[in-house]
Amino acid sequence: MKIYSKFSRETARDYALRVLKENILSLDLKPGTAISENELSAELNLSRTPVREAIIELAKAYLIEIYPQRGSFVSLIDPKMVEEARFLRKITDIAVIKTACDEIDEDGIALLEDNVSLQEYYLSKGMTDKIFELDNQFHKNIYVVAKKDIIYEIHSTLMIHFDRVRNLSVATVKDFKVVGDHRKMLEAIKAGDKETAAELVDKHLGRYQIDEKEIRSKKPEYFKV
Amino acid sequence: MKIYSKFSRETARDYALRVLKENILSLDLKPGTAISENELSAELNLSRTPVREAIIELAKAYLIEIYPQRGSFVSLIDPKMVEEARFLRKITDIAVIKTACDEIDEDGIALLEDNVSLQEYYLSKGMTDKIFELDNQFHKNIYVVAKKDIIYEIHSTLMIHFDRVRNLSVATVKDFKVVGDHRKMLEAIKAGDKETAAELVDKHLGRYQIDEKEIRSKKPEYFKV
DNA sequence: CATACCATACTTGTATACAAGTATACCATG
DNA sequence: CATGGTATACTTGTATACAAGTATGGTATG
Repeated sequence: MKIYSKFSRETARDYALRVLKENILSLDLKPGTAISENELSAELNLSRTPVREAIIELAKAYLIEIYPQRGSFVSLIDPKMVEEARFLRKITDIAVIKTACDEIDEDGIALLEDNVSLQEYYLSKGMTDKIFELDNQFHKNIYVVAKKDIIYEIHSTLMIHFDRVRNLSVATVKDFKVVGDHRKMLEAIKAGDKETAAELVDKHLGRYQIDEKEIRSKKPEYFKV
Repeated sequence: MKIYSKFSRETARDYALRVLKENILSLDLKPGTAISENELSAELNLSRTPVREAIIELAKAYLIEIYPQRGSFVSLIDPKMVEEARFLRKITDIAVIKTACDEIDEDGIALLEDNVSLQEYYLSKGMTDKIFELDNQFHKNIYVVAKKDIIYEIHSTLMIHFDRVRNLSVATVKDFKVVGDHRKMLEAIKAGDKETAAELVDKHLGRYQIDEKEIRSKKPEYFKV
């Protein structure tokens, strides 16, 4: 488990939450790992209270399982959870990008254009590590343009189920294809072309195909069933 | 605020959460009302800890706003939140009922059939107060049939934004229309007719039209903007 | 009277103490 | 050796104490 340093203005609870989410997503906390409130609070130099509050929040999203008086554990990969997260992301992304086609204005175009241009720049310079965060930001910005940013936030924790399995996949997506997708999405939004935008999202998400059998054969101990 | 009694097996935190959610939904806790951790824990005969944990969870869903060192308050009705909840419910319900058309089996049919039959029975006897809970159960069961029950649960707290505004509407929906909708949905699912099922959901949700202006003119102090 | 100050009584955030249940290792007993 | 009981060291759940910031009302001062 990686210990990040606490931001000065960050509350203890938010700090504990951030550390846990990052570690679960990156699999530095492996599925099944025991998490002790006492141990973690010692590592983070906090008391049990904020650590416990963070753990409870992640348990609500099924990322941690709490067994009272026995212990808390990083949830094993549950194919049903992964499927529900994937399903939810797909239908929501599609509906939101269609809404963005209606709601887009000059400010929204500027927001998305700046992002995609940066992606294209970093891609041309081979700085592909920068693209990951811009990718996330681009998707979030579409929700912002569609005035559905609360939905993005509410879903974000749940999507960790999907994203940590993606992180286990060997087959990484080619960055240039992703950036190209984003450019096409932006153009479709600018043109108000809902159907094309929706198709692009569908194809885009299809790139993150996860080969469950392969991952499972490598790391069977990570899986619930 | 109404104080319910605690179930014996219920944890203190779940109890506090249940009481708060019920009261916010029913508007027995009016938008804007101050909620003191100390006061509430005294009323519920609990310590601050479980009450605080419940408040934090509702704050995550924007149903309570916490201002550190100042106080916590039941969130005012925020039209943006209501719209996001309505939007999310619509797109999810539609996608899920389509999936239910594919996933339905004998057990699923029995589950839904029992529910709708009961609704029809209570309607014929004029016991319309029984229908409310069956209505909720019917929708949940569609998610269960489609194997998307986690999504239902994750969304349920957010839907309080939508539902408490519905509870403010004078224009109550005619029960028989709702029950009729459910019967038609069930038949569409049994027939595997996705498009009809989706249209029915759309029309069904359309019955819960909320006249924001009217509610706002009656209770302007409940609204954020 | 108006204003600045300050004590006070709140608020939530964090830390710690205690309660109650569980798993385990060890030891006594058959 | 096998088995059952038990002390022990954990775990999370709940209660309480303390820290730090905020709003308010009263009071002294100009």
